[in-house]
This record gives sequence, C-alpha cells and structure tokens, in this order.
Amino acid sequence: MPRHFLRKLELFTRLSAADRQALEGVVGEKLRRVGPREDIVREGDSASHVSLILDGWACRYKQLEDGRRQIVAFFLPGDLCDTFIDVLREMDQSIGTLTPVTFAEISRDTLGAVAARHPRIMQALWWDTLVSASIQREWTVNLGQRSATERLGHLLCEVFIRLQGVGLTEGDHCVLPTTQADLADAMGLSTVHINRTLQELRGSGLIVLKGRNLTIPDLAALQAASLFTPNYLHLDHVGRHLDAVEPLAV
Amino acid sequence: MPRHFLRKLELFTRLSAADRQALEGVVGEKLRRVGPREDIVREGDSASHVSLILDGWACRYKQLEDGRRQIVAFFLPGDLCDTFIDVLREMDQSIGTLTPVTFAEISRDTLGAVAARHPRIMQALWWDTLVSASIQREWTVNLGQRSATERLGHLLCEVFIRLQGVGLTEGDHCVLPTTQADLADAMGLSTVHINRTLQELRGSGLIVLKGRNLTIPDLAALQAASLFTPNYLHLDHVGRHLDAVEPLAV
DNA sequence: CGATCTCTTGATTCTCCTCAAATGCGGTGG
DNA sequence: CCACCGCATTTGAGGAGAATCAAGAGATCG
Repeated sequence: MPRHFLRKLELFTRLSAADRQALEGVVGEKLRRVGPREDIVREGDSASHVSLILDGWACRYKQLEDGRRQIVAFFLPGDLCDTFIDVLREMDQSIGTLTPVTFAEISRDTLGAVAARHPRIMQALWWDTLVSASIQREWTVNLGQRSATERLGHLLCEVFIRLQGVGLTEGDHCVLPTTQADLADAMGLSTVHINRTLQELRGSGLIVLKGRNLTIPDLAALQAASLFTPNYLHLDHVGRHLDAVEPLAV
Repeated sequence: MPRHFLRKLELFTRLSAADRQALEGVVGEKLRRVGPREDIVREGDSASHVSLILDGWACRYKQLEDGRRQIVAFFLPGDLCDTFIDVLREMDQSIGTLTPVTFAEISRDTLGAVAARHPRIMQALWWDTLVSASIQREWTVNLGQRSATERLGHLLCEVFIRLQGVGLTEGDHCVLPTTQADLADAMGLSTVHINRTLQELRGSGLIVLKGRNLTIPDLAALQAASLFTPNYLHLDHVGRHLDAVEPLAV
C-alpha cells in the first residue's frame, strides 16, 4: 500500500522484508480519504499523530490574520508529515489538501515502536526528516533571492525530481495538480504574476503545461535557468553503504 | 561554559546535575575561536561534527553562482548547528560567522554517546531541532508574505525573544551586531531598503537602534505591527512535565 | 446548461531595486 | 593628536518587477 513511501525510503537505504512488512502494518491501521481544500491538521492542534500521504497532494501552510496564506511545503505521495513532532506541544501551522488525498494516520506510539524494533527504518525516517528540513531551507533561498521566473522554475524542478523519486513521472512529464493560486501562495507571488511567469516559461520552451499535465522537455535547461542544483534533495543514496556494515536480517 | 546552551535546553526540560556535567565535558573538548566573516562549515563539507555557538553570532547561508547570498538562519549564543546532521553525506549550505565567534566543535560520536546515556539530553536536543525547523518554516512565511516593514519587525521580535531565552537581553534592549547588509541578505531585501525600513521602524517609535544597541520600547506593539506570534518558538516549557514521569536520576 | 471556479489579459500603481554619491565612524599610522 | 583609510550607513533619483484592480474567456461539474 505505501509503495511510494517505501520507494522513497529506499532512495536512502535498503529495507529488509521484515522492515517492509512492519511499515505495511502501520499504514493499514487507519486510512482516511478527504476531498480537496480540507484541513488534515490545524494550527493549535495537539501533536498526537503523523500523516503519511498515500495519494494526492497536500501542503503545510500558515494563514496570517489578514487572510494572506503562505504554503511552506508541498506534500506529495510518499511524504510523511511531522515525523518526530511529538516533542512539541502543539502545531504551529496547518496541513491541508490541495487535491483529494488518501492518507494513513499513524499514532506516534505505533511509529515509535516500529522504529525502535527496526533500526533501518529509524535511520530512514531520520534521513527523510533531515531532507525535509533541507528542502525548507532551500525554499527560504528561493523566496529570498530568486526572481519570479527562477523561483517558479526551481519549484518545478524540485517537484519533478521528487515525483521521479517515488515513481510518479513518465519520461519527461508528470502531473501538476495545483491551481495557479496554490502556486502563488507557495511562491509568495500574486496569481496574476504566476500566470504571466508560466507563460514566460512556456514561451522560452522550458516547460509545456497543458491542464494538469507538465512536461519538461529539457530538465537540465530548466535547472540552469532556475539556478537549481539538486544536491539539497540528498538523493545520492547515502545510506546504501549500510548494506556493508549491517547485513540484512531477514 | 555552555551556559547559554544549558539555559536554552532548560526552557524545555529539567536537566540533572549529571546531565549538565556531561554537556560541560562535551563542550570542553575542542574550543575554537574565529573572526567575523569566516566560514565554520562550507557547502560540500562532509558532515562529521556539530558546532555549538558559545559567543557571537553566526548564520547559515547559501551563495548562488552569481553572488547573491541568502541567510537562512541566524545562530545565536547557545545555538547548536546541525544537531542530527550525520545521516546526510554532505552539507548543502555553509555556516559562517557574522561577528567574532567562540564555538565548540563536537564530534557526532561524542554527542551521540552522551545523548544515549542521558535521555533527557536526547529529548532536549530533539526539541531544539524541531524548534529550529519551526523557525525555518516561519522564515519562509516571512519572506513570502510580509512587507518589508513587517518582515524586519518580525525578525527583530524573534531575535529579541530568542536572546531573552538565553539571558542575553537587559530589560527592553539587546545587542544587534549585524550589519544592515547582513539583515538585507537574511530578509531578501536590498541594503538600501533595509536602511529605509529601519528608519521607518524608528520613525514610528517601534524600535530604537543606535550602533549595535537595539531597544524595543514596546515589544507587544512591534509584534502587532509585524503580525508576530511567538507560538512557533515553542517556549511554553513543553517538557517540564517530564519531571513527573521520570524522576531525576542523580 | 447555468453556476462556479480557474485561467488569461489589460491598465495602473506601488514596492522595492539599482546606481551613484555623500556622510559618518572606528581604527591605524604618521 | 590628527590625517587618512576602509567600512557601514545614509540620501537621492530613476527604473524594473510585481501587486492590484477589473473584466473577459475557458473549464468543469452538478
């Protein structure tokens, strides 16, 4: 069931059959399905469980008093929200869906127990958490320094590569299910300007975007135009060396 | 020696005498002192150790190919950089000093060993890491949605409250040792505009800034003007309940 | 097939940037 | 002690990028 999640963790480490089974079990416990534009977690909620996105897109966002909304992270299939959140008393931001979403609600105790029994999983969850933090920092750079075109191009590169990591791309295209208003809230730009920036990217042939279908004919070119370097995604299979150190316990 | 650090951890939990002693030991191992505008960690370095700031200000930043620099985090006395970084192979951003800095270089093994023997410390390091992530998300909101005045005001609120947490404020004032250029790189604004924004904040009486000395006569007013809410700093002494659950093992 | 959401376009405004130069300030050496 | 230097701050003028406002065209969905 959590195939995207397993696939993502295996970008970093090798999981044994037992590891995989344990994760399947955790996910089976409590499945939820919600429509688009609904909240999964609300600011102020107590931090009792984590959510694993199985299908659809969600985001973490913060709404200011006057209505302005900033999306600070996208959650794609396979993403785990707030892995180690239980130390904090309450959520400081909300998590909401962008599309219809299927997700597993995992209690922190369950996840903790599994992680304790499966060191590989623990390690992989760590990696995932640190990569998320790294992405967050890169978003800060993106909003602070890059022009609208670079910024949006950078996001599209990131999303494409992350989707690729969980097997949700086909050749040079993937689905981009967000509205332009969502993109605007993520990039700190107005909807109108997102629209014009997309046109600019289209005009220069860097992307083809029809409906919800995004094609990136030349990823390297888009990366160059957006000052994108993928190192912050840490997809270099760092943990694969674990095979040597600690043989699979099947 | 690491008094600011201890003080910060105790915002969250109570440390036993043994805990404190263990941390003192770790910090004594390798002290380093560097001047302003030097790098402590460079992008691409292997992630072998963590740095604990004892005195002075540093920052995490990323430099784009064309020279633009974004500061993504400030490190104040008592801040620990890259606590659990060892899972990732290499650093994706650099850490540099803003002022002269004294810091302790702690090998990941040493820190890991101490944390393993002292569950309270482990817990506190977790809390610290999650709070850092929370701050990072708030910076994303700051850059994405807030106007120059709000943005800068928000930063000053955050810095003041963080300094307060480690005992580095006196009444309504504290030291702000950064140059306006540093602030500009942190806020994604130009130096010129930072200057004018500071004047605006001064003009409205929200701050008094003379040289390196910052006074915030009415913190609540500055918070209101900047749409600042301190919840994301999680200073609500979350872990104090640990006293009840797990008595001090002295 | 009308209602609603999303996307697109045009016109205008404003925030913030860039370029350029002046002023102030802390240190250093004559 | 003062002259000078380098750096940080301040000020001015003009311009670019993005926001806002408003309205029309296309989708999508009950």
